[in-house]
Amino acid sequence: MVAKSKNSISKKSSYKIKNKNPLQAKQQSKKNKLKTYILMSKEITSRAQDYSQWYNDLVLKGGLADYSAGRGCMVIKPYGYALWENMQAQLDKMFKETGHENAYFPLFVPKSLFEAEEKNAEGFAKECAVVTHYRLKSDPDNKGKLMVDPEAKLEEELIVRPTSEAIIWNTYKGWIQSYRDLPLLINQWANVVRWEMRTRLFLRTAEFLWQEGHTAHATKKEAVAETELILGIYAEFAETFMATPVIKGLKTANERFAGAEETYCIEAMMQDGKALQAGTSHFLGQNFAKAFDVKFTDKENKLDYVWASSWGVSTRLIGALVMAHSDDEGLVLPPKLAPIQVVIVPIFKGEEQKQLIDKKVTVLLQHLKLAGVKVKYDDNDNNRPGWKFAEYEMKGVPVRIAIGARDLANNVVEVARRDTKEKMSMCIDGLAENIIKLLEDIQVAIYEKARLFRDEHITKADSWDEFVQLLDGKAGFISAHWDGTPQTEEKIKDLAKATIRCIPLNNKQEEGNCILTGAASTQRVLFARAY
RNA sequence: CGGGAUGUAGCGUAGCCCGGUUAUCGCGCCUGGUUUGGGACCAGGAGGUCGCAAGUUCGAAUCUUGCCAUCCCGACCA
Repeated sequence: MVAKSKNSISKKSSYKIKNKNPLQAKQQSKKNKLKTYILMSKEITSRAQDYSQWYNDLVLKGGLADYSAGRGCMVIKPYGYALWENMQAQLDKMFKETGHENAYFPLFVPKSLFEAEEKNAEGFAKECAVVTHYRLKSDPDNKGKLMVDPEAKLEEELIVRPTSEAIIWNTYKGWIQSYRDLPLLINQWANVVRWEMRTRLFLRTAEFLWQEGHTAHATKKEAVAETELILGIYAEFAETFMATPVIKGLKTANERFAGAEETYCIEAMMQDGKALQAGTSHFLGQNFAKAFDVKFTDKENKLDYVWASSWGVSTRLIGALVMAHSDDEGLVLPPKLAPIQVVIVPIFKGEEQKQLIDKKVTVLLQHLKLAGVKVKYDDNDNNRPGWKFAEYEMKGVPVRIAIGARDLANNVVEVARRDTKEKMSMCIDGLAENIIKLLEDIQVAIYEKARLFRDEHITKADSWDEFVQLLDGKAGFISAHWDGTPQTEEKIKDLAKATIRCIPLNNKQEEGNCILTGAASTQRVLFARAY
C-alpha cells in the first residue's frame, strides 16, 4: 500500500506538485499557462520530493546519459563521456606516475578459466552473461526474423567478463618466471558486464566502464603496500578532483571481494545520507597465483607463488559526483573535472553591440585557454540569455560570465558561480586570473560543504535502540561497536537493512560493547544503508 | 528475480473505468519576422502504426494475456 501511493506521486509528481491542480492550470490565462508548462518541462524533481527521481532527472536532463534499448544498459552522452574522460585522464596519470602500465585483455573468458579460482567464480556466477553460440540464422517459422543457430553451439561457453582476474592471471602465468619479472604492474581500461537485478543510471548498469589494475609481487608485504598505495590514489582522486570526501577503510569478511584476502575501500556519503562505495583495492594473497599456477624463482632460487592485488573504479564515480554536490537546480560539477569550466554568455541588442562584445570576449578566451581553462563562448542566437543561464546551471558549469553593453561601458562582466548561485561584478582587466582563482575557490568550497555534511551525519550509537532510531531518524553513517563476527553483522543487516561500510583505517581503539550482542569490542565501525 | 505501480509525438500530458468518424493540449522542432540583463513573441507548418506482440470483437489507445522498459519496496551488487 505504501509503495503504491508513493509511486503515484513519483510518476506524476512534476505535474501535480508544480501545478497543484491540473484543472486549475488549464483554466489559467493562456500566457500563464504557457509559463507554467515551460517551467514544467525543464524542471527537476526536488530532492525532498523524491531523491531517486531527482537523481534520474539530473542524469537525463543534465545530458550525461540516456536509457538504451538493452535491459539495464545506458548510453553515455557526449557531456557525460567528457566527464568520464576527465576522470580517466587524471587517474591514468596517477597510475602511470606510480609505475603502472596499460594493457588490454579480452572481453570473453573461457568458462574453464573463469571457474579456476573457486571463490571468485562463485561470487560472480549469479550475474554472468554467457556466450553459448556464435551464429544466427533465418527463422524458417518466422519470416524476417532470426534465430540462434543450434548447430553453432560453442564447445566451451565464453563468459563475458564481470571482472578480469581469470583471463589476466592465466596470461600472467606465461609472463612471470623470475623475481626479475616482478613486480608486474598492469592496468586496463575496459567494459565489464554484471547482470544486475536492478539497475540505475551510472550507479548500477549491466555494462559499465572501469579501470582494473592487476599486479603481481614477490612478497606479501609488497602486494599489501601496492593495495594501500592504490587506495591512497583513489582517496586523493575522490577528494582533490571529485571534491568528494571519502573514508578509507577495510571491508568486513562478509563484504569482501570474492577471492580476496582483504578488501580496502573508500566510502562516500551521498546527500540522502546513504553510503556509496566509490572504489576498492583488494589484496588477493596467493589465491589467484595458486589457482592459475603462477610461480616465480626468487633470489635464493626458491620457487614460490606470487602475491597479488587488484583494484578498480568505475563510471559509478559519475553517479557519486552527481549525488555528492548537485542541487534542485541541476548538476554542480567540481571545476577540476567539469567538461566546461567557464561559459561566457553575451547579451546584446543588434549586431553592433554583438561585435563589440565579441572583440572583448576573444581576448578573454585567449587568456583563459592559455591558462588551461575549459571555456565555452555561447553566442548561439537561438536562445536568449535567460534560457542559457538556466541551461548551464542544469549542466553544472562552475562559472558563468555574462557580458553586455552595460558591462562594456563599465569595463566589467557579471560573474556567477554555480555552487552558491552568487553573482558578482568583476573588472575585465585581469579577469582571467580572477576566474582561475574563483575556480579554485569553488573546488575547495564544494569539497568543504560535502565534508561538513558528511561529518555532521556521522553519529555514534551505543545501544541497539539508539542505532535503530538513528537509522530511521537521521540520514548518514552510524559509528558503533560490533563484536567482530559475521553472524552479528548478518543479523544487523537483516534487522536494520544497514551494513558495515568499513572499518576505518587507523581507527581509534576504544573499549565498548557490541550494539546487538553486547559482547566486548575494541573499536567502532561505520554502519549505513548503501547504494 | 518476488511484491506494487506506470507506459499515448523528442518531453510533459487528456482520453481508458463505460470499445465507435480525422487521438487532446502545452513545450520542443521547422519556415519567416520581431527580439535578447533570468527559461521571448507573432504568423504559418511538420511530427503518432497510443511501449511491443498476440487474443476477444463488425470495430481496440480503451477489454484479456504475454513480453519489454522505468519507478517504489525486497533480495543481489562497483
